[in-house]
Amino acid sequence: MAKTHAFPGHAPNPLSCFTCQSRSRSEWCVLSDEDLDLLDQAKVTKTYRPGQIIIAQGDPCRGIYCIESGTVALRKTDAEGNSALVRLAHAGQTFGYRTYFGRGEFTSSAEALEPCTICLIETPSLRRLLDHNPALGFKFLEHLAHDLANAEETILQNVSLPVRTRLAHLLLTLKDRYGSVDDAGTLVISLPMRRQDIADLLGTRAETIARTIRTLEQDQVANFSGRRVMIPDLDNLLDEIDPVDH
Amino acid sequence: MAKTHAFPGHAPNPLSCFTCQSRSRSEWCVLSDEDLDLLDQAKVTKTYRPGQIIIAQGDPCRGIYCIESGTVALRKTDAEGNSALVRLAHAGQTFGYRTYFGRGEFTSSAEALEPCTICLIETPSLRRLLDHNPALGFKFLEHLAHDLANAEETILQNVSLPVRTRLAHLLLTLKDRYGSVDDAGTLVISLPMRRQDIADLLGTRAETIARTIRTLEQDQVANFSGRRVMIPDLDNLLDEIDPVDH
DNA sequence: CGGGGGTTTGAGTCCGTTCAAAATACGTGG
DNA sequence: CCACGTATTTTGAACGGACTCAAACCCCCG
Repeated sequence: MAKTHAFPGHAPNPLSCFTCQSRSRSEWCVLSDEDLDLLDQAKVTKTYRPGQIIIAQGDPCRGIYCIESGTVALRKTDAEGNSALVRLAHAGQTFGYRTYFGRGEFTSSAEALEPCTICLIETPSLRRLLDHNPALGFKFLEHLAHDLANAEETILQNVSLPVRTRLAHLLLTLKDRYGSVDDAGTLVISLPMRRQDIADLLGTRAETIARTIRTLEQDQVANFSGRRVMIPDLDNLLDEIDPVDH
Repeated sequence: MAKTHAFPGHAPNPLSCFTCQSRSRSEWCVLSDEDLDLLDQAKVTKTYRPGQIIIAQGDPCRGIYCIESGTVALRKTDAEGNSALVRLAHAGQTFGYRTYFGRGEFTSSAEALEPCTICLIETPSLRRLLDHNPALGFKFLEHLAHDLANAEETILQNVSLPVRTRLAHLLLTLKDRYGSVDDAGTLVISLPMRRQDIADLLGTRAETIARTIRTLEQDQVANFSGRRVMIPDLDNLLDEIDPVDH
């Protein structure tokens, strides 16, 4: 059954959905043991290296993807090569449901930013699960509703906030997942992406990101070295978003 | 049962969902006669005048709204008063489902652009319908998926296309619903909104819209007089979107 | 006829872009 | 471990599209 030479490779020890750490945080948490068994049987697990394309814009929809581990960038590109990074998807999250429920082909591509292990639940099994379990559909409804809310928020912020504020916003959201505090009490964030990706995410250019980073450093808000960001005082960053009058 | 002095007013002759012209185009087309009866009983119909607020940002979710007739603008505003017109909703379409399925309060406001007749299907009835009829949930899934695709498209276009091209795009989408062809074969579009709304929709300012309109007139692409737009040759407008090399 | 919202116009400015080049990090093979 | 080629990041200088602020203009309605 396994295509041993397939690339990207099948995971050597495909994890069980039953023991999957991410399940409680995902849509699949509503499944019964019986349905979970079906999911476990049906899923196709693969691994991807950083930079690898998981799905390309224009690909037909094969099902829904579930991230076992790693970070995935969902990117939309137009004819002229302009691209916008639409969303980051992290371990425990799913992607591809937008296309699945929209009944079209992928309108954005998915790329592994870190080494990833990703399960694909193919259309036939998925349909059976959805028919079996109405709550699953509602989970996806909720998820799509939140995604749409975020997208609308992004639209508004892109036109109303300067790049510097948007960058501060991004750092703040990334800190939850990629941040830690060192001995000196300084917040350290390991960015999961390059400058160009940050630019795509904020709707601007890599050069502008570099410049904005410099002004942030000059103003003692944060220190960047490569993909590491050091933030000695979180309050300074918060002030970027909601300037306090002194 | 009817609050006779309520304002906005109840429609004098509430229309039946059975005879509703818009139903075939809406999510409700999947309902059985039995469920349709439930919908018909449960719905609360009101009329709104142009400019009237149907729901305000921050309002709690009461259910899902269905537009009998008229056009509704869904608008998102931030603390500083910047606003983005997120979507237009037309006769036969629903709105409020984003908030309903997202389980929060409204993150955008809904405003009648034209005289509107709108039905509200309140949460309890809605829940019963959704439980009864899985296909209805899938309809909303499809709808949300399309909305999200549009939102992502908007994000990309806002950063990659100039205002002029975005305006051309808008005219092209409005022509289907608000356009007609006069004796001389000229396409005439009656815009359902003011300049400020167009600006909000395109993520720019009213002044910029005025200036862009002027350049479009100078280049013989379209003629604006108030809310009427005359387009003698549609090809010119299409060239704006996809410039053809001559 | 006198508001008053909406629209248009003007002038000046700024934020972000573009293009180009230099500097730096990164991975790979010798 | 170093050298080399490539990709990424940073910096600079000039430009430009859209914004801001402010005033004039229109048109509709009372």
